[in-house]
Amino acid sequence: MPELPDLAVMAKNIEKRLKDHTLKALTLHIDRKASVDEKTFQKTLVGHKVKSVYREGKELRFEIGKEILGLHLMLHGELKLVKKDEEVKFPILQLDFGKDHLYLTDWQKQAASTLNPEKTTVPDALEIKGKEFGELLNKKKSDIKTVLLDQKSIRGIGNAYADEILYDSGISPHSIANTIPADIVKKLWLSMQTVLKDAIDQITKADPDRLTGENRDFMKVHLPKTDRTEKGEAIIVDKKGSRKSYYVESQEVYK
DNA sequence: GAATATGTTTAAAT
DNA sequence: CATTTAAACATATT
Repeated sequence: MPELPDLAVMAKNIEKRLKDHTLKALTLHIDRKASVDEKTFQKTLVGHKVKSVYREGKELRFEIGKEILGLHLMLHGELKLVKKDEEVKFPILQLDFGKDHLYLTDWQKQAASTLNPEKTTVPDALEIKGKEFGELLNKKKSDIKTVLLDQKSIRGIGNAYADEILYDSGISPHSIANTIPADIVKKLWLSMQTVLKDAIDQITKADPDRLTGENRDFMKVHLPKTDRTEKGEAIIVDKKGSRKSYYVESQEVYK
């Protein structure tokens, strides 16, 4: 499941490949998670040019003509840019640009397509100001990790990066949001910016043309297959429901 | 082959 | 209303 940095790189690369290309045809293979039916998608989008592709929260957005197409990859969604007539598994939505076809695929059929997604006031993780972030945390008395993951509070952070950000800032995932001292909140905000931006840089470097999937090679603590960090700290794993947290003992718990 | 893990959103429950 | 829990998804991996 790609997260914010993966999506940011993907958006840039897809834009590079498809900007100013005209959408020739559109097929909605599975409409269960689509906001409108195939005909409506076709009527509003086909025949128009891709103006831009960008990331919004955990969504990818395609600006096509005067309309916006939002794609949410959910857990296992993938984008595949293939040659015409090339087969892909589990297609959800197919966008034809002449000889190139862009597919949204998902074996779990959860990836969602939205036409002209509603504007939201929820700040994006890379856009929120330090002050605003502090005010948000002051209002929350749940685990800091829950707040970071709550898309209604702040958009774009998933399970893996939440662990990485907390590790970087030295805060335990079990800390209660509104008990974290102001200077530590500041540090957390800084970690959030640097961890996400560094990840974007590293993915860009490692996979300059990446259009799909994810890259977690550089993660420091969210490591299901390892029990120690590079520094030799023991990685603690615990579960909340089916969601696992990875952290080390030195991460401070504020309660 | 049969359990199991997987992570996000949404709906339901507390 | 805020917060927590569970269901859904269907495959790859163990």
